[in-house]
Amino acid sequence: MADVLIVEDDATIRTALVRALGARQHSTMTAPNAMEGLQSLVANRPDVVVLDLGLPDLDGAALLAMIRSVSDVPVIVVSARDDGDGIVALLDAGADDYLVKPFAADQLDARIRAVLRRSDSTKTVGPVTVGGIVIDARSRTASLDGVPLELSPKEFDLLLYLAERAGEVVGKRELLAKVWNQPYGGADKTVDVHLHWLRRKLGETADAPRYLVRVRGVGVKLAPPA
Amino acid sequence: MADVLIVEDDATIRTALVRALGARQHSTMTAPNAMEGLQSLVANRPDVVVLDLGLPDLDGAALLAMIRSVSDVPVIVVSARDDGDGIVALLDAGADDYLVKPFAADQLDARIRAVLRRSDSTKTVGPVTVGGIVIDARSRTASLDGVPLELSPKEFDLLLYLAERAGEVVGKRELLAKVWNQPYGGADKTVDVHLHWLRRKLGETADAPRYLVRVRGVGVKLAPPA
DNA sequence: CCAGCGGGTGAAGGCAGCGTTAAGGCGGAG
DNA sequence: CTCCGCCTTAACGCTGCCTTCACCCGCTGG
Repeated sequence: MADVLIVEDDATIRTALVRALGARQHSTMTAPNAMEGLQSLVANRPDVVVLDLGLPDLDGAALLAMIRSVSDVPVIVVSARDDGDGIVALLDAGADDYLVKPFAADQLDARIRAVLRRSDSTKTVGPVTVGGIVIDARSRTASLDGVPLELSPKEFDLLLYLAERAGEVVGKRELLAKVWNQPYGGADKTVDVHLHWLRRKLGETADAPRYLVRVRGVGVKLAPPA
Repeated sequence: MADVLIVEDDATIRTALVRALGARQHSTMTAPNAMEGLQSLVANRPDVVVLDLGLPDLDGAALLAMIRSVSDVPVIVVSARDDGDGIVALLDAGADDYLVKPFAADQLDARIRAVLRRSDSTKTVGPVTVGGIVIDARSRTASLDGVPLELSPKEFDLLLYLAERAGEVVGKRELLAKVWNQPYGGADKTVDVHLHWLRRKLGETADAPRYLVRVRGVGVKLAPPA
């Protein structure tokens, strides 16, 4: 459903949330404090942030300000007590919603869906273009020089992910994490195979690449032919 | 900006809202209870309804259901306390957004604008057309190449929902949530079966689709034949 | 020149997702 | 009460995708 970053210092609550949200089709990543939360935010680009106010290293409002300075990601604030003015201040500071502990997991899920619905409308940009490749995420169609490409689900996801970062070298680990949703170990051989199939359908080979260029020891990049 | 109907029993809050929204370029009309609210709704056809839950004559959820039975107008629910499950139930029952008192007027204004933005884009007045398919939501009739289609209620809803998003891939989970009104788990097999029936009535098969195209691992999309 | 590693290519097996059919329950109409 | 249409659920088979394995080449560092 969505990639959720949970910033929460209490390990018990953290794992509970991970499980509850996982059961509701969300992928989760966690951080126990503000600094790691920020790092994870820029590294993993989640769809929503669930932010606990009672962090050990930094005031929640301060972190929210820092988040807002680098990203438009929706933030749902979780606070231990129903502190009226504080919450108003946070909403004004850019929080999208809030919850007071204790709360039911369904509750959190509903608000995640709500903020996603809100941000969805602005998210859908037009089709992505890289050279002669045109990719439309909404209809899940792609074409090369006007000719439709017949791609399997993973092939499409892979191509889209690379196209959104055209010209940028992307590591296979990153692809495993983002396209395959396997944050940790995994046979990156799978990535190689899919890249091979993509190349084939793009009408090119590894030795004579046009779009999919190998960068040895680092990863691959999708770039328009020179 | 917009015509806002405020259903709220507390006269103080009512006038405060009228002034605050008026200052933000909205026209307002008010009702102190559920019955007058409904009457005003049908008589004045506002763009948005702001609905207080603590009404004297009727449960807020009941009024929401009645509103939904006569209109698709966006409803923003206002509740006095953060009643977790109640809010989830209301969102599921068709509320578009909610606020917990006390809230800043700017807050309400922002949500009104957000809700309007959302409903603007999806507002469908006339009949929907996709290729040779014509669907009229008001009379709940549909035809294919001029020939009337005999659809069951769910089949019609399904076709309409897909047609409103023609060309866009729609997930089965989303269909369950939107057409079947089952936000969470549920046997998505039901969707498959209904899709099968739809295909049959559209005169096509899954192997040789014309309109209803399967997108493996993602969902289906309704698109005009190539 | 050799050993190791990163990567390309091909093939095979398991398995998830989907189509299809049929049976049963439920509610509404007569 | 009975019938009928609709929806749901379960079962089964199949197709195509993903993964894994095996083997190859070419680069790279010693």
